[in-house]
Parts: sequence; structure tokens; C-alpha cells
Amino acid sequence: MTDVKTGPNPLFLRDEELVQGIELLFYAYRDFTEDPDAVLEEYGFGRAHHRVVHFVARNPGMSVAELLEILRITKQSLSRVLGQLVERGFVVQRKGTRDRRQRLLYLTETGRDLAERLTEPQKRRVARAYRGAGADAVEGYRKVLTGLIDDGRHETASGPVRRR
Amino acid sequence: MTDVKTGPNPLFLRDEELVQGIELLFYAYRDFTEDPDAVLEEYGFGRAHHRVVHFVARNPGMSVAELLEILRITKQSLSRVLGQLVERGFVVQRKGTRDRRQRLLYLTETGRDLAERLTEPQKRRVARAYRGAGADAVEGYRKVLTGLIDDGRHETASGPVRRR
DNA sequence: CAATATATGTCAACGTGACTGACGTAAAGA
DNA sequence: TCTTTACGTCAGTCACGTTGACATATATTG
Repeated sequence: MTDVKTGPNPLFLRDEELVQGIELLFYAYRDFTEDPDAVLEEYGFGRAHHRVVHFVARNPGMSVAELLEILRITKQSLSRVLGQLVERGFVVQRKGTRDRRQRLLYLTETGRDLAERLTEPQKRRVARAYRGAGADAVEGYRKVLTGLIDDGRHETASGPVRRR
Repeated sequence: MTDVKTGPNPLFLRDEELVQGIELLFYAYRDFTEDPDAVLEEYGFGRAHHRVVHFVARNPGMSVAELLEILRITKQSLSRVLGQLVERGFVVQRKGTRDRRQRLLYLTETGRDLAERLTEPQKRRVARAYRGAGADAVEGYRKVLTGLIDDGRHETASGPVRRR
């Protein structure tokens, strides 16, 4: 399918532009995970641990179900990683008071340190890109990424996970 | 580390904004891979196959080394996936004429069909996001993502892989 | 030409992080 | 009381990455 028959599209909707948009996301994500990977290796952890630590840091007291919903993985898959984080003292689980079936998730002091070590290089990378691109570009970056997400107005576009 | 002591930063460099930038990338990438995954399943392929097919489609005649450089994986890792694609008739390898040690990569007709089926939903998703965000936002999206990549002026920001 | 370097492939072993399916328990809710 | 929900666990499987060692053909260089 070429552009020829697509009629009067704005330039930024040409096929080539779209494929560039796809590849940019691939490259950015590829390089984005580099920095924390080095830190994780020190601990013998992987990216899965990173994700858990990150989202628990952002949403202290979140339930297991909420975490699963964000990560879009199965509980069996989460259990190994979460179990290790608990066992090694990075995460604690406390029974919910409102609903005592829930095991609400919190980082320990150590966990918060790890979270900071993981986030810091990523924040630096984003800050560098933001600075280089300017405020308007940042606004566009956010708009487009938000539009790429399944629910265009995903919670995270405007803050941490919404609680029920 | 709070913002308090960071002095006169533009608003878009506040800690909270940076973390949002990080998470947006996570969510977008997560949802971005959904669409092609369904197609891949029909063929019994995985994301690794997708990546190979995509980049060979974009760069017909690229060398194995070039592909490895883009994917940032080992040749042993590539070999399984590439072998399957060749065996099942999606990719062909031809000896380079300039350097006969090289096995240059091309898609077959079937391979191009698969590539199109995989790319199409992603292009639609990007087009939707672009349309919703507007031309200026697209410009910003590109600027920021390019800045996130290790080499800020990565080849793909302005076209296919550069050949030697 | 001989020696070395490069491009690619292959065998083998291993680790992480996903998956499905089945089953168990405690607590909430109808 | 009965059913549903939140969570955990056991077991098996698969995709896809890794390291390390070695093989082959071709290119390049002294």
C-alpha cells in the first residue's frame, strides 16, 4: 500500500512518517532500558523486578490486582518476582484494613533506595531529551504517547493509578 | 530527591513530569505491541520474528551484522528466529557480491505480505495518535524520542539504516 | 603468499520471564 | 449459607535472551 491512492493526507500521516514513528518508539525503548539494567544486575534482578519496584514506589499501598492490571501479566508470573522482592526485603505486603483479603504493597527503606537508583538514570535521560527538545515538544510527546495508549486518557497521563 | 533544592527548573523538568514521561513510554510500548501479537500468533511466531521481518522489510539487502546492531542481540539469539523465517520461506539470504562472506537479507513475497500485515495495525495506531495530536505535537514527539535514543541523531530519525 | 581478521554459522548449556491449568484458602458480599 | 473475590501455589511449558567454544569461507594485510 503506497501513499498514492490515500488522497489528501497531511504530510505527517504519510506512510514513511508513520513507520518512522514506529521505529522511534522501538529505538527509544531499547535504549531506555539500558541504564537501569546495569543497576539491576548488581542485585541479580531483572526488568520484571524493576517494573514492580517502580509502580509500587509510585503507588504505595496498591493491591496485587492493581499491579497486575498495570503490568498486564498473570499472577503466576508476578509471584516469582514479587516473592523475591519480599523475601529479600525490598517490598512488604500488609493486609488491607478495608478488605482484609488484599495484600497491599509497600516498599521498604531499602526498596525505596533501589527505586531511586533505578529511576534516577531514566529521569536524567528524559530530562536531557526534554531540555534538548523544549517545552512545546514535550507537550507534543505527551499528547502523542497518550494517544498511542489503548485508553487514550490513561490514568498515568495525569497522575498515579486511580484508586477505587 | 525532591524538587525543592533543584532551583529554577522549567516546569516540564520537575520530577513528577519526568516520571510521567517514563511511564508514558512504558504504557505506549506495552499497548503498541498488542496488535501485531495477534497476527504473529496465527503463524506461530513471536515478537522476535516481527522485529526481523520489520527491519528486513525496511532495509532489503541488509547484512546480518547490521541487523544484529539494530536489534542489539547476539547472533546465536538471532539464528533461531532467522533460521525459522528462512526455513518457512519468509526471508531469503543471498551472498553479497561485493563481499561474499555476507549473507544479505531479503523478504520473499510471502515475507512482504507478513510485514505488511504486521505493520498495518501499528501504522493505524500511530496515525490515529498523530491525527489526534496534530502536526506540531508530532514534531515534538519525534524530537523527544530522538533525544532519548543513545545517539541523539540516530539514522532512523531520518530514514533507513545507513549503508557503508 | 602466508598470516590474520572478519562475517557468519553452529552446538551446547543456561536463565528470565512470560504462559496455561488446576487447586486451595480466607474474607467479602448476596 | 452460598457464592464470589483476592490472593497464593504447584506444575509444566515456551519464547527469547545469554555465554562460551569452535568451524568455515572469504577478505585484507604484511
